[in-house]
Amino acid sequence: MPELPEVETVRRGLAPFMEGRTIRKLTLNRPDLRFPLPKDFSARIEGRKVVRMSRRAKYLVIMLEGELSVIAHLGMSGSFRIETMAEAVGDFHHPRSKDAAHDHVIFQMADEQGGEARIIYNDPRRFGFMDLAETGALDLYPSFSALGPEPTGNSLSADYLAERFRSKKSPIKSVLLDQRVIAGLGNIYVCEALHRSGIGPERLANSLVTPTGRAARGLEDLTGAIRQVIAEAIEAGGSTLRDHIQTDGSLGYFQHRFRVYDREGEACVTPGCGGTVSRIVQSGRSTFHCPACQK
DNA sequence: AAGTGAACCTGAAGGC
DNA sequence: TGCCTTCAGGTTCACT
Repeated sequence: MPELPEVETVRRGLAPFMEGRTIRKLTLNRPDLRFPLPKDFSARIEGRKVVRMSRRAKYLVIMLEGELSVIAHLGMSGSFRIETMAEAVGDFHHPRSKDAAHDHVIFQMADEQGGEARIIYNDPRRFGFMDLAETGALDLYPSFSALGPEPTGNSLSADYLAERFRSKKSPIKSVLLDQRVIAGLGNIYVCEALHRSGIGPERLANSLVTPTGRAARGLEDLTGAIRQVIAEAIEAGGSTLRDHIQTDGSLGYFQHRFRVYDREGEACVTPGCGGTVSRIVQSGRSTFHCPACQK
């Protein structure tokens, strides 16, 4: 499920239950997710205190004492939930799978007063993974080393995108999904950002760059739309798809603000547009857009 | 070199 | 009801 806003929401939800607390016990209910879990995973992290919860693109980073970090990716269907001794207190992004059969990894946390909480990783499809890396060398971690800038940071600019788009003659939709260009966007937020900036998903990326390599008209709008949609989604607690009611009533309501994603056949919400949202397939994935106002 | 498609895996939803 | 097909928020690897 998770694109950047969802992972950031998970990070914020877990932080109060992990930061400053000690991993008392790590339970592995199977030896692998998408990849084998780290060798001696439990032995290497049990007894260590969590220094800080961080995030890079769609990866969660749990920084531990002793310069060791757990890197976690939620794949398509991964989620964390928190249980205290008393009751479940939160369900962080997780639309499906209440099914304990897919509880694969359990962190048992202890605070200084002896309070306990269980942080449970559930992932039916097992496209997620966990790994260990030295905290000081995270930038060299294979999945991190080639990542582009975060859409929330200062390094994302129209000029930067112009430089990256210049040589790309593939559809803008595919280029925005490339984590080496921008890190953290996924299918939903790419569709939404393109709609907000009035750019058709099939337009070639290099058409947004002038012959001299400058940002063409529209690229500035796209840059702003990316920043805006990501910021709004984080503020809304991400998006929760195909879910019933949020039991805790608090997390993930950005799906109500989708303008095109999963709205095939519905009227375009752009003022005065009058178009109809359409679904096409690009590189094997659904793209939702309005052919009337996205050019 | 770059771009597309298949593969990884399970479950939900829709068609007949 | 049951069976079959399609689809799902991601990433990587193997092909043109």
